Amino acid sequence: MDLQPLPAAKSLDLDDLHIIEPLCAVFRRKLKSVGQKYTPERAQILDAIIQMDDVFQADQLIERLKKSQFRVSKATAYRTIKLLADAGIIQQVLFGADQAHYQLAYGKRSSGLLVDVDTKQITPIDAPEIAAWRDRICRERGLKAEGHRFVIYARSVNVQ
Amino acid sequence: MDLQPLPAAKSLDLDDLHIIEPLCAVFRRKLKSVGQKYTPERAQILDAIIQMDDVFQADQLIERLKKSQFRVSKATAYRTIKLLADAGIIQQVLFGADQAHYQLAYGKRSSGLLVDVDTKQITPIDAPEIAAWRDRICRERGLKAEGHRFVIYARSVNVQ
DNA sequence: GTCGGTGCAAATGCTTTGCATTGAT
DNA sequence: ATCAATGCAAAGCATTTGCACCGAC
Repeated sequence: MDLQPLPAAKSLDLDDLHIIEPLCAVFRRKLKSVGQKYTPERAQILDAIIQMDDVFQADQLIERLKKSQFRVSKATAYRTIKLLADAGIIQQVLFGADQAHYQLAYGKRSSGLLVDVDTKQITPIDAPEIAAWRDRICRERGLKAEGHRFVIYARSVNVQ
Repeated sequence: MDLQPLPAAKSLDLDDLHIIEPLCAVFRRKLKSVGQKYTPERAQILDAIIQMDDVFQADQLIERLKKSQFRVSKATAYRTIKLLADAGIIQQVLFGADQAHYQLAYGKRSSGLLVDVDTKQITPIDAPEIAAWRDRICRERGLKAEGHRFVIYARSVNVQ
């Protein structure tokens, strides 16, 4: 898989109305629909992700899991991250970074991220007009938008 | 370096007016300003990049260089890619891909990329309003925009 | 008892780096 | 002579995978 297939958008069609449904239930349902199991390890990993501050990296997640009494191997963490991405529950964000960054995506409408290049702090931004504009661009070209990524790099005006 | 510092924006302040200047001259000047040399290898690599179709990956570039009679080692290719990025002549784009993708950036005002998830074809899109949004969002938070990345993932409507 | 899941360790593959050599000023 | 650049091979490092074992239905 070279470019990210963005399965998030694929499922949002159906799932937009289910935002009240807890993520673990969503995950369980998605797994069952492809004959896979909702194991304690997978539940644990999803829990840890939910408890983390928005954007996270695989090693941060693994570190957090290590601290919990319920141990999960690195391999399972990576495998589950991929499952969650396929299910549209998380999605990969950011680039120009050496590691992949992920973010909860299911039921969210975040339009993009604001990265402070000095502090490395990452803030989600919400701008619905971006999605509308995205859809128009695609329509003009006979395409259907599956999703988008928008990242702004910025720094404080008073610094420098 | 974890997150991309986007040196492009840093230099665009000064260089917006020099779009007529050939890229090799820009590169030479940037190198000289930090006591580095514009070597035949570096010239060759920049040439190859200019001849490539917009977005490229390191291994595509290396492949192209291999075919030319003037051989350049992989190490030098990677080192020069980094120099060019630092100089703001190219910038890293895309994510969710296993390899880094780069694009000529100097003097360009391309607002984003449109990725066809089926064909993997990548089309630059140009929309000044994105930069306007970016600047507004930053201003509202007391930040100064250094740059942005915008990627739309889409597929043909007639395909499924 | 069949299938998928897990953990470990080994492998993979892009990218970086150490080092000896070479070239320019 | 000095100082940076190059090429090669080796190292790094995030991520993936092969394989043996385990547990659920």
